[in-house]
Amino acid sequence: MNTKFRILDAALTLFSEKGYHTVSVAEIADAVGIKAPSLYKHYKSKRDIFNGILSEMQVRYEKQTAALQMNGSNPTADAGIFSSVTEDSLIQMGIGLFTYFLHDDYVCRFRKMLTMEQFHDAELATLYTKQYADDPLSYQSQIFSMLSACGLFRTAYTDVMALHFYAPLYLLLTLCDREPEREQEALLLLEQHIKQFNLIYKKENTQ
Amino acid sequence: MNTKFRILDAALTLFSEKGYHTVSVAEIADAVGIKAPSLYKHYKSKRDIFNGILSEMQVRYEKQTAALQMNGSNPTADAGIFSSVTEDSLIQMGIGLFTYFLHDDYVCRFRKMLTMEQFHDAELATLYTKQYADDPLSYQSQIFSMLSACGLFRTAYTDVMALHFYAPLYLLLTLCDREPEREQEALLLLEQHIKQFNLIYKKENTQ
DNA sequence: GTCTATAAGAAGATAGAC
DNA sequence: GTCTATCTTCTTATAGAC
Repeated sequence: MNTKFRILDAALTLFSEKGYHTVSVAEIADAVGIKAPSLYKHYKSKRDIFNGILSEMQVRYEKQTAALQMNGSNPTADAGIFSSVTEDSLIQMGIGLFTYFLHDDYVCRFRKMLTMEQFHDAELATLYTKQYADDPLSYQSQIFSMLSACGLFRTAYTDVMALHFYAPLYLLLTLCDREPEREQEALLLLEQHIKQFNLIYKKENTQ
Repeated sequence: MNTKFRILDAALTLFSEKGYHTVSVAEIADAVGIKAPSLYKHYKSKRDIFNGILSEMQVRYEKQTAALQMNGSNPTADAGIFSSVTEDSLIQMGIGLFTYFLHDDYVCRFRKMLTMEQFHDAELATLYTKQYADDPLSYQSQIFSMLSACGLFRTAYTDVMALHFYAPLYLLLTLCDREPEREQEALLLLEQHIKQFNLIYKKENTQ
């Protein structure tokens, strides 16, 4: 039964490197260490493997966002977390989100695959937007709402604040997906960005 | 001889909709109104058609950026253009850049194609980064340098300013590539973003 | 420059032995 | 569950007539 997952994993690696259509079932089988026809005992078609990857990601994604949303719907806990927002903690949040997206094995491979397949059907398009635009933006927007409510940040349109905070992170993330050797440069710019962001929006500057 | 360009154009349309590997030469030929073998009188291979698209784009891109850089290296002209920077003109610049990227036929199809092919080789990766990250960022950075020098904007790290200005535009652009029906929503958010950007960085606020 | 005919190979998938 | 052998279809590309 472990083979079923090993197929999924090998397929995701190959799809993320070369794209779905460029990868043959023989290649996937080879990576797993079996012959192509054996795959069909685990998945009924190549597309079925792809769908398996989507399902697996959905499970992981829901687990992960559920953990984050729990914070969002638990203001008492948030108070403890965010009452001591410093420039450093904002930078840590940004860098943390960035490095998680960039280096988490499954997340990273999945994003590259989805990047290549996003125009192939409407479902994949909305999935991409949800995971890399709508959800992060509404998550950040929630956080800035709380920080504004606590009086820590200037009150502003939190949607625009979220866009200001997250969009540079997104741009640099997609840049590093293409050119991993530029990660240090990206991290430096990201840090400068968040410092500037903090300078702009934070009420009391104690630096 | 017109057929050679019609092949390029049809191929770009198909590649931008379905990706290079999903499109067959028969499909391209069909779109042009000829049979597949006739293509080989104009291009020696399928890959050669793809390379033709790249060359064509390079010509267009260099023409376009040369026109922009001319401003950059002509401070006298710039003074005339930028001495009267208002919130509206900044919004116009942002919206203008956005709608050009989003609606110019060749630019739009090329970007979608490149999005799907960016991981297939290192050259395409750097080309993507150049066109949609490095070049726009350095262009914006130049503009903000001048605006700071003119005393119109607060002096700041212009690289970070460029990132603040452009990254939201980029995120919303890629979003609209996937979900064109959200263009109005994106334009609204883009306008709010630039208003906020202006509020933050402009020295004298006369509103 | 366009066509028909066809080569030559790769792809996804099935049958059936072990 | 894995294998070999095979089927079918699609793909890029060429040959050669018009």
